[in-house]
Amino acid sequence: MADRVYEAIRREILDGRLAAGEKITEAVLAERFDASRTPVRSAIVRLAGDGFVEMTPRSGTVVKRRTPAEVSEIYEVRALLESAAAGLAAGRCDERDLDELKAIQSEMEAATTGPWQAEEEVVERISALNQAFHQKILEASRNATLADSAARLMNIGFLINTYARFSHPEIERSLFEHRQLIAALTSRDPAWAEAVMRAHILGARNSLAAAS
Amino acid sequence: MADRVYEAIRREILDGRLAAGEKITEAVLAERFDASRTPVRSAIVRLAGDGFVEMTPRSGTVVKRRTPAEVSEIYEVRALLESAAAGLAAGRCDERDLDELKAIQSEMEAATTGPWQAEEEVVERISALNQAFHQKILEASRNATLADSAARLMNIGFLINTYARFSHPEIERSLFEHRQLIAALTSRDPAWAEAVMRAHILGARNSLAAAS
DNA sequence: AGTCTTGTTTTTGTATCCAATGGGGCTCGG
DNA sequence: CCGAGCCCCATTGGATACAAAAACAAGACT
Repeated sequence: MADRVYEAIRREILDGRLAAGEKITEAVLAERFDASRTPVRSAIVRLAGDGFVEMTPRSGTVVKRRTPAEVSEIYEVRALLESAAAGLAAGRCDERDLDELKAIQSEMEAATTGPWQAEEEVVERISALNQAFHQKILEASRNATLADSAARLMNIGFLINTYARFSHPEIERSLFEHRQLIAALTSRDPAWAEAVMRAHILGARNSLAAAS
Repeated sequence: MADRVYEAIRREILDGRLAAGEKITEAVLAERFDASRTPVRSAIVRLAGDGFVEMTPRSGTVVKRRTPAEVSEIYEVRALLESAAAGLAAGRCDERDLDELKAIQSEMEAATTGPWQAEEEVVERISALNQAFHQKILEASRNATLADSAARLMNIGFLINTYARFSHPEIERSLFEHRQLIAALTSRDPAWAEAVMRAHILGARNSLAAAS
């Protein structure tokens, strides 16, 4: 059950319960998850490979810090990869893909127009749906290598201030661009899909840069 | 010394001493490298993260097989990432970068024109220099995220038949394209550099596809 | 008073041990 | 002769024990 520990730590990092720069001690996590240090170590090695934490030999592990410049870089590479994926998806997606995208989109719209009860919960839901939307397009590109490369960056990206990113205007913009993306995919227009995706991600980068 | 084991296994895979599809048993590797199973396990987890091996829970680990389609995918994504890197590098590289690239190029030319003694050794040397060349351009892009994403794919790519790829005509073509790349970078022409790099990598993909 | 040094303590990294599961081989039946 | 089912063993995954190294703290010296 090293997988369980891996997922748990990952979630703690993504949720911000383990803050960037925070020191990670194996024994602490082992006790928290009621396991021995062995699976915790394994999980940490995997997380280091995924770029979530940084292991320095004999010294310890910390949750990786990212400078604003690095965050920009991540979004730029994402723009490159995901726009290519969107272009491919426009030529390769089938009706089922489009239906699923539309379903996700509907859920996102419902989540925003619904009663704004617990702000944080809504934001978390939006974030999850947003991730699913992008993942779906990567999948529709029918290029697993491309999808993996992009997904890796997406995951890292999502740990960067999940909350600050989704202010109300941001959500509106995101919904709008997602609609355009669906339109581009529906009309099988690779160039359009590519351009919209690039604009979408670089726009997100920009508002993130403005916030930091 | 898990790092040592990691590097050792990695080298065995890259050199083909551990063939694709081959089963990996921790105890065997532990004995071979004169270590316990613990660091071997750690190394295997890292290798799985890098996409070199595939761990199936409770069952075992095998060196990952790649279909020709996957290989093509890898080269296509490499083309995408590395051409972008070359474009950035054209705008950002300094004299030192160019000098180092030229030095690598000289060594490659020397290695090919020199006495063709042990064919295999020469090919191995060319391969290492080629990798260094591409790595250098990634570095010159001044985008660590882009460089990492591309380097990951490059490493996987190099495990795919290091030998078959470098027949004589291939080497000649590679040298020629590298010269063009240096020319494009020297004249600070991003569009040219990008195009040459894309052509270079897609060309390699093509001859690899033809060989398989 | 500040800094270097030294001793202690926490924590990492490795080795060994144990349980549980999957695969291979053997046997039995058709 | 071939296939299905069962049993044993090899191998993985986890826990614990131990050694070594680094961080921290306290004290002495300049």
